[in-house]
Amino acid sequence: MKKTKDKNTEEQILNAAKQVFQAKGMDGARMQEIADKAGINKAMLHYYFRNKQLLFEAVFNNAFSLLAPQLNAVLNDDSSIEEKIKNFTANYISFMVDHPYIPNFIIQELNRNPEFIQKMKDNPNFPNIEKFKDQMDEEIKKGIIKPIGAEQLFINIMALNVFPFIAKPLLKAFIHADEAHYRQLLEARKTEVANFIISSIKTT
Amino acid sequence: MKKTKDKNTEEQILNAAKQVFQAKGMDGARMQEIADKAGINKAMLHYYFRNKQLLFEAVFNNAFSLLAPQLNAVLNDDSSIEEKIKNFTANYISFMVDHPYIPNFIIQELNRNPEFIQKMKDNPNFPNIEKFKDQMDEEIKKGIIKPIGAEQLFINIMALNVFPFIAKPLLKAFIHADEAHYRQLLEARKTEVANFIISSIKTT
DNA sequence: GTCTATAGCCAGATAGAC
DNA sequence: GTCTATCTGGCTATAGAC
Repeated sequence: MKKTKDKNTEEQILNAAKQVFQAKGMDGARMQEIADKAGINKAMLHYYFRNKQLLFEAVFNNAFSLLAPQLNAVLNDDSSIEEKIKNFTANYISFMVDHPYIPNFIIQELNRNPEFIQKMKDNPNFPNIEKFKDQMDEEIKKGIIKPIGAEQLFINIMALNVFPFIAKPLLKAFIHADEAHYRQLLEARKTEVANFIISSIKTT
Repeated sequence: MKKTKDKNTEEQILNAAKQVFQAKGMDGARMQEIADKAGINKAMLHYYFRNKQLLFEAVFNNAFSLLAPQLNAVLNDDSSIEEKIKNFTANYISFMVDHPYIPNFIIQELNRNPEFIQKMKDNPNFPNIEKFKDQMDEEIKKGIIKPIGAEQLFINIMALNVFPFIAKPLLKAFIHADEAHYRQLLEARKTEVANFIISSIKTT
């Protein structure tokens, strides 16, 4: 008899907090703004999440839990390296259109709060690169792809897919692109990035 | 007779402010911490820079003025595209070792304060991509490199070089690398990244 | 130019009624 | 569970002596 609107309010808070924290960061976010967006008052935030830090951590874990499966898709399915790169590139860019702030948010807060690294590793969905490494070794041995370190390739894949979203304002300025033009470039990258990577690593 | 320790103090402040702002961001930075690092008191910060916002802008412009020439090196010298990629990759990674926070700082604050984009464009060193575009068109026409949009290639070059520094904590966690191992990977990238790009775009 | 002291504000957190 | 009112601390910024 006590949890009538309970779950609903909690979700409204988390949703509002997500927006504010991801736009302003931990330090720039204001509890008042979160409360306003959630349609409640500050006291309720503390009632549900005790303090700002814990609310922030809830948002962080939520965000990471959305991102992690995207990465596992590259690392742990059964298709070939080439297929993985194609699928990941297309899917990740679509994912980013829906959740544009997530990677920047995670990277940013990880740079500021090194203690979050452990929290992230404790997440049950934390990606594991081992299978990807083994698969690379195998395909290199078979002569399907050129010799390249699995770690370097993984970094390259992440960089080419994630960076254009994180550095969007900077890149837009450099190439004198307006919003529409930049969107067009990102859309093209759904296939261009995969081709770029595959051209580089595939044996002919 | 009045500017005895003047210049010196101003530089000490800027240097301290650089450290604190780049580590904590505009919102997380504390004037007290900057004063402590500079070996003076808070009142002096206001005496020299009037307020936090103006001090921050001074640091931002300083940072951008260091980064911009690195980019102009890719865009506006006279060597071939291949040479530019090689030189930029090697030089940029060396630059990053000396100034590890700069790109993240710029990208972060640009995401938060869209009005800084104009300030950045007003910087006399602001990179111009036009020459790079023309050169690409020419080399593609000559059959030296495969057809690829200049903008996409520029994004790729930036992504492969910058992202490993910005996302360092995240990538370190994913690939289970300690500090030494990660440094080794970055060192290897001074040549690996250039090879990766060139393999992808060069006609054989 | 440099300091100490303090004004003034604003944000996170809590008390307590309903 | 939800609200209003308030406490408390910390931060930017300024006043004013030296």
